Amino acid sequence: MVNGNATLADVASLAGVSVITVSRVVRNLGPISESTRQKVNSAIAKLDYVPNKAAGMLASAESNLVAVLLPSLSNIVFPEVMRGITEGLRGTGHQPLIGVTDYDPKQEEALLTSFMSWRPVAVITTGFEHTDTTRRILSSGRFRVAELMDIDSQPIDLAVGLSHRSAGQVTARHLSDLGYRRFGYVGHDWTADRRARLRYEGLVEGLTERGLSIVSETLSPGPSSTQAGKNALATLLAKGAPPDVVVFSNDDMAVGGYFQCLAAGIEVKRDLALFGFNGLEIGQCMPMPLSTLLSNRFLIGKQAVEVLLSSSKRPEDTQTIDTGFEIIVGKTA
Amino acid sequence: MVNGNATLADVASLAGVSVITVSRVVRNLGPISESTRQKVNSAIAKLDYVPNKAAGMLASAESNLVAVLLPSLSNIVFPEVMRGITEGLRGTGHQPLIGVTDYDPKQEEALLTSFMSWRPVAVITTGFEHTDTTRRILSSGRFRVAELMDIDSQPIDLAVGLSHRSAGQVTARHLSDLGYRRFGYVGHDWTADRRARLRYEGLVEGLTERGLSIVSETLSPGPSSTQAGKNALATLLAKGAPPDVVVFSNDDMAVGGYFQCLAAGIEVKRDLALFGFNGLEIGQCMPMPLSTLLSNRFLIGKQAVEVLLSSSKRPEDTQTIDTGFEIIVGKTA
DNA sequence: GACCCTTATGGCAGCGCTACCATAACTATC
DNA sequence: GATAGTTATGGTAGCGCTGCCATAAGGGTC
Repeated sequence: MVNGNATLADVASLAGVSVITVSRVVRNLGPISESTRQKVNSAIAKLDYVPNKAAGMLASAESNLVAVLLPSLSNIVFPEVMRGITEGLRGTGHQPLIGVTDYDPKQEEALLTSFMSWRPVAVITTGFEHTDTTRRILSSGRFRVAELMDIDSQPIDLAVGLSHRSAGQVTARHLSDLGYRRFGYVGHDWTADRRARLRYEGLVEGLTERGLSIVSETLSPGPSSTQAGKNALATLLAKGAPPDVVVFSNDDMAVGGYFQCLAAGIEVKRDLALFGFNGLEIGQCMPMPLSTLLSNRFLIGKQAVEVLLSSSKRPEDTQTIDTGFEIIVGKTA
Repeated sequence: MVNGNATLADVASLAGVSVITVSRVVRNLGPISESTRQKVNSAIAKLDYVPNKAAGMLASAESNLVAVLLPSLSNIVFPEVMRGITEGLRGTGHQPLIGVTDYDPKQEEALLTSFMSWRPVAVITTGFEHTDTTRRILSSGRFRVAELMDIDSQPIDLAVGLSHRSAGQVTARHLSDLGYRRFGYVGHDWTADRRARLRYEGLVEGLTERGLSIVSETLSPGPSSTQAGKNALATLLAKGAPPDVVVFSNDDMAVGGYFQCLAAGIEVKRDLALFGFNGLEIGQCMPMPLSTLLSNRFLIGKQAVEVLLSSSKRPEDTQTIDTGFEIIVGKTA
């Protein structure tokens, strides 16, 4: 029955063995005879014994916690990364401790500081933009650190993601190969989302290589969303200097752009081509599948966990894992 | 400097006070003179002291953890609930401990069992479908329990959500008031998503009231998705017995249905009306905003936390909070 | 000056568990 | 039959913190 709170000692005295033997049975450690194992297990069942992690953690000085700092839950990309993290953690006995930073380095610092009290074995965070304090804590070397999504800078310990600069360049080359010449850009707030800016910079570099440039652009304040993409494309088109292709900061924005074209009677691709980033499901379900770049969000989370848990000590050298990206040709460009 | 691991005792000896005084400064408890507070704080800073939650939890026998069991992270609805939970937790000093059940009661039981080792002050879970063991643990009374999303059954402690049966009925009445007579239904796997089934049952009841019924339906196996909605609508329409309106199990599915109509040249509303459930952003951005029912996911999470934390003891009586729903008229029905 | 109240501080036990070291009963080896 | 290696078990000392109870100093009151 579920009573107060049985302890190891209670189980031990009921089973007629010592506490340490019970502890060994619970943790499946060392040699235990079949008969004592059974006595102990039946005592555990009878008392509804539940181990106390706080006590175990204090005594062994090691936790099974992995701190995860995500910028947002509103953007489906991060829940997908989280799915990968959860999948990587499955069966390892580790628990994620999740915090949402709202893209704010100060908030990240506050969460990290509070997470430190849990003595996590690893910290997973996003991007390379941290406060000095955050950086100092992450550099302490007492736990593994992964910085996800982006591999365009030098990580503290491990980076897993893709080169957003290179993604921008590839986008430029791909679209210029398809014959597009007048490029528009529709984006969202860069101050919070550095990776969107890196893709933009890569795009400009790639265009410059081909002697091309962006003829018109609109930046929507605030986070990316379908609505923001829809409105921002309308704004862009109202400006004049019509482009023949618009690159969006991501698929959410691009789907909004597609809706705007439908609503305004613009024939997509013939009149105006659209290109996104991420390869979300929604874009691929549209009557014209969105032309975009696939990022591997799930894989990023999963790989990060696998590497972090492979060794509890930080290696001498930092490591960067490129999960890559892939052009989805689609039908909108 | 970030050194090994300073303890309260280290701080105390550097500051020239007792450990308990340092503990009080850290926890901001009891009367402390300004001068000792400063001495202690500077010692904390010098040693980079970080409290050890495991030790604190063990000594005080109380945690600041809230266990959260979500069915999925792929469906944006649950990250939105999670946002509400996070928001409700902000500033309370509580930490969420998140687990993903994949809609599987066995998985829920396994996660809950492991979470019990952390002695959470509250457990937040989804729906009323639990294994016997889960139910027994949740009924122990040692912590608060919230069952989210659904209020169509008797909760263990607290239920926060909406009546899905009633949502289905309201949908039926609304659409019949609009003049629709031939109802189609497109849904996803019911065994995992009991709430979708409740809405369906409510829909049928509401139609029966008006002497109407469902003339054609398609259930897609597996979870809901835009792609599934698109395919399932195509299947439904290929069957013959064409409906004049199709009710979808949720907005994801309905957006897929909308895309199918666009692709197949079906004029939405004139030829075929569409109705969803949830009121997701994406549906409202479409050239024709989706006609649907708004559920308040964020609010469900936030309210649940607020009630749970208002009292650490479970009240005598169970409580049910109806966060309601609202018809979004839209343009697709 | 005996009394009480307030403000500030400390001593000590113990939360439930695990690490470390021991011990005891066997079997195997020469 | 003495030594060594297995297998199975136990004793004890903490891990770092907080709860409880005490204590001491200062000031006001009669």
